[in-house]
Amino acid sequence: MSPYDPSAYPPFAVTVDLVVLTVRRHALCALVVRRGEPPFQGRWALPGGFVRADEDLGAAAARELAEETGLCAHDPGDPAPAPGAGAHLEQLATYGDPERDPRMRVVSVAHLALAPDLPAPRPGGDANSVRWAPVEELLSPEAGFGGDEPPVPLAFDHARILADGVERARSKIEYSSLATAFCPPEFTVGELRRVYEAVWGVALDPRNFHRKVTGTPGFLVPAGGTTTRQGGRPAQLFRAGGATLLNPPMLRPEV
Amino acid sequence: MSPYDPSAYPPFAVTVDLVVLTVRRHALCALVVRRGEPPFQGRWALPGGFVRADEDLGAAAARELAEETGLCAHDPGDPAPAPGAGAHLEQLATYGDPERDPRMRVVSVAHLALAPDLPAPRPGGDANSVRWAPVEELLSPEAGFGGDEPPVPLAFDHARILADGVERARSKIEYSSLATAFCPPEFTVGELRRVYEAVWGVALDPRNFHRKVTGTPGFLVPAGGTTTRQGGRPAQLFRAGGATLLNPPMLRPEV
DNA sequence: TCAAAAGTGTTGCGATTACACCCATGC
DNA sequence: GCATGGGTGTAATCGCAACACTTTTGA
Repeated sequence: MSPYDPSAYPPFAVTVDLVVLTVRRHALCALVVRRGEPPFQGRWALPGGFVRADEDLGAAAARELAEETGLCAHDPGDPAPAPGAGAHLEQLATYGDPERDPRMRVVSVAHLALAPDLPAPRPGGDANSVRWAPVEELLSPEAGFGGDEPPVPLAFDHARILADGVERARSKIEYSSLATAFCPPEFTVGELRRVYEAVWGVALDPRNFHRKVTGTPGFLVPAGGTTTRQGGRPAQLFRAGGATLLNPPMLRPEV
Repeated sequence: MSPYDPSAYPPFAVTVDLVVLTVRRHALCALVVRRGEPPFQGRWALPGGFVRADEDLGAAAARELAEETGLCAHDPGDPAPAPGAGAHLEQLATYGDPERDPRMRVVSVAHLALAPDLPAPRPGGDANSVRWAPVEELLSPEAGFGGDEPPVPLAFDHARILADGVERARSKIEYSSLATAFCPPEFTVGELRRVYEAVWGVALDPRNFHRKVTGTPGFLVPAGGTTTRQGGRPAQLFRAGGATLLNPPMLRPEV
């Protein structure tokens, strides 16, 4: 095969799709957008778009994330993260079934983003076409899709991609400090615990959880103040420490 | 953007590259091929090739693996694995830096394959252009590259891909039964231990290792016989059990 | 007989669990 | 006062590291 002959290899379209997760009202939620055109017109789908001609895959994902949420992606390998509200962003997996898009051959490089609960709606998107939906409803449509939404599955193979992203997040918070990516810059131990409980769908012992996270060097650093925004006794505020790997890991209770 | 207009999105070439690992002579080794044409002519590279127009990504990786090694890939999700010598095959990550191939825009979906030590050289490849090389030499060229090889780095970004694949293998044998993919169909506990020692580059206590693996339900099932091929007292032969996840995991000693 | 590899028993230690219990605030 | 969530103390238990020790072969 001549390496310079474009006809010697088949051309592909390459896209990035985003699994953007957050924790809202004690539930793990994903960002979905309503499709305005065929195929799957009117159905919900993961945000995404084409990779540009001279754009790296991670840069394309960060650009799509900023367009949809206004978040600045924080690449874990980047020594100087962008200013402003940050989100964790990492490559998830690549999906290239020849039949996955009926229009043409599309290979999609899915990325996983973890974001804190955003108080304001996303800028640059109108409320009818983008929303946070609990992943449980997105992955089990028969469970109901909120009040006013019909229980239809996600477009394309996005249910599979979302399931893979959720599974990645569930396992990764076990052995890394990634759960702090779901929290605001300053947070309490209780708020961090509620993140674990929402992502795993289990209840954790608050006392043992507190000892575990405060006793792991580099996981949390005191921010200095306290807050009563959760009610009860004032809780210390913490910031995420420098450690990325948790050793020993946080143990996920048996099913 | 009109979804049907080919000029609306840039065309990419999509390839699969393979990180094929095995354990030979107590060292973790990777399969590399010598490039016969520019760019990087004469340099070693990971095996790989273009994805065909109607081929799934995993199928392309399995095809390339069979072409290079004669191994039948065993997709972990496949309920009826192909007959013959099997190898574990899974997607690793996707590399799409615009500058990674000087000829054109190439997105490469790297896959990781784990194979037992193959007694015969690979069929369909001549010995001068394909070889097993210790990953330590491939990733640290100054350490020497065997007797007759100059210490040159791998072509393209393949050193990075190889490092990612090695890291995936090292962490995955911690919490899964994947180490058995490096062993022949029937193997002893000592042989399995030497796999862990080679992949991690550490020494493990034979007594505690034995208790650990034989005490984990579903990890190993007795094959019935014994062997003295490692010398010393005859050792029981085992086959890989059905379990894929190890809980609690095998603990990797501190560096 | 000796070296080498396979196994078993035992002890101490560190981490996790499942609690009892106290603390500080808003209402 | 009382409910609510925050935080500390403690004892039972589990799993692992670090050995001593026995078994079974080949040379």
